[in-house]
Amino acid sequence: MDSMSNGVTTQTLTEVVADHLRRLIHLGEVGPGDRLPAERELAEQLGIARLSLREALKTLQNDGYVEVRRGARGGTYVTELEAPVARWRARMRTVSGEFDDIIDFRIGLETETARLAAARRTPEDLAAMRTTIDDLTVAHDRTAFRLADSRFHASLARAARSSRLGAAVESTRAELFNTHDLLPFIDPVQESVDDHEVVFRAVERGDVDAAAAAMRDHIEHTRTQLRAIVFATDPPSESTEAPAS
Amino acid sequence: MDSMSNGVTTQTLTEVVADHLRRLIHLGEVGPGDRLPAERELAEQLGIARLSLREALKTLQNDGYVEVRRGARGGTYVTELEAPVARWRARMRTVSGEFDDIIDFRIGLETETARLAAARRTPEDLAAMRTTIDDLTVAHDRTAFRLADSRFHASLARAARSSRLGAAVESTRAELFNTHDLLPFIDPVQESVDDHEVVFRAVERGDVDAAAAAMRDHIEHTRTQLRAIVFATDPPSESTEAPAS
DNA sequence: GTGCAAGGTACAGACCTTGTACCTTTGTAG
DNA sequence: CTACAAAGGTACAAGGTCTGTACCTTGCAC
Repeated sequence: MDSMSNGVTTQTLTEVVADHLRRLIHLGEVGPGDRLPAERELAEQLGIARLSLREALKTLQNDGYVEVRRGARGGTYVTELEAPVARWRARMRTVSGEFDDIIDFRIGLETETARLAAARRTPEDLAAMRTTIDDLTVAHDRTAFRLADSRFHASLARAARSSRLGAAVESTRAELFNTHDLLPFIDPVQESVDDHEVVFRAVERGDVDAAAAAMRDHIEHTRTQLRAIVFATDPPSESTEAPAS
Repeated sequence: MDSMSNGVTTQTLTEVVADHLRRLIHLGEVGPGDRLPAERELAEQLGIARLSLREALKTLQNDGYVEVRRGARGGTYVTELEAPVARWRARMRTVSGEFDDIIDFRIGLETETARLAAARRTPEDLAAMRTTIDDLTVAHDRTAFRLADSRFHASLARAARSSRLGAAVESTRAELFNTHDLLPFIDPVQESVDDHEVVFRAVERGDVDAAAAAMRDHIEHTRTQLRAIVFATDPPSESTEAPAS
């Protein structure tokens, strides 16, 4: 019985909380410059002791996800994420196969999600999806773009009426940085907006195969874009926003 | 920031260990009648204190997964699983949509796995899959059948070269009981063996679309079979093995 | 420079996990 | 039928984690 020989462990609360917050940042629920709720408040919302939260914030601080400032205007602020992005990029280049493994997994999850969404969507689902696509089109900065992108995929998952697919899609999205976190902000990539539109239209007319195919194409485009950035020989620009002039 | 309002918690070691062992049982790695390693030994293999393991075993005992006997021939033995099966069945009938949610998720994961396996399989992969199908054909009891079935899907995942898909497939399989746990053992359902054969042949000749379609059919068959049993108006027979005469 | 809204620190109690030591049960070899 | 050995059963003290509560420090705004 070799299957018994694996070690089992528990995570500490600190680790769980740090993962939870890191995930919110990766999903774009909170972005660079945003302030988290005050410690006492956040601790209560999460249902944990303040000390446990503080330790988690310490971890995120060390990893370069947040900065903590004291005083009346103090609080915990999300950084520009340069350090985490650099570490993530290094990891994707180092751990062989990791990058494609994540993308392959996303394709499996999201093509089936698109398929089910095309079969099950209601008019309300379509309206919700329409809204997220519009948001995407007018997104004027990284955070807005990433959030709208996340929301589109989430609304698709809701239309698919599959809680497990929805949860897995979200988890997997949290393992990637968006193109816009890896480079200075460029206009909402037209190709990406178009891809979403194509998926939406297939779902709208209930064409399951077309929806799945469109989603597959979309994620393959993402793979190409990301791969170019992750594996580029020159490091990505460290500048944070598009040049001022 | 409503996304902050979720409660976070840690599992105790006891819970983690109980889940781990339960999963091994669900996957058929250990089946009815099998004995687990002695407490001291198993605790060491898992890298935990004996007391923590004992508490986990207590949970499994209360849930009807194992029986603990003292003395020279003592040890922890896996039960016939009637109680867990009955509870699982009740849950599937009670929690609306749960059953189909699991099956939908499996379809997403396993069709993509089949697709990738067809594209990436090596001769060694094919040999490994062949072996598991042969085991399936000659399986003469529940445990053997379930284990061979698990191994087939695992070998497929290995051929697909996707660690995330493999892990997710395994997790999801652990959420279901096999047809053969729900009814007294019936001959290895010919339909099921045939389904595996069809998937295998598509993978063998590298036909990605056929592999995905065959896998989808296979899981839809499983859905139909399981649904009939889970939602039958009369409770499943409590007898453990086929009638003696 | 006072007020106040943050973060920073300290501490005791409850609970979890571990390592170690020893007790009890029970099949089986002699 | 007795003694041994292989199990599970129990007890306890030390160390770690999490919580609740209380109090200190910083620094913007008025």
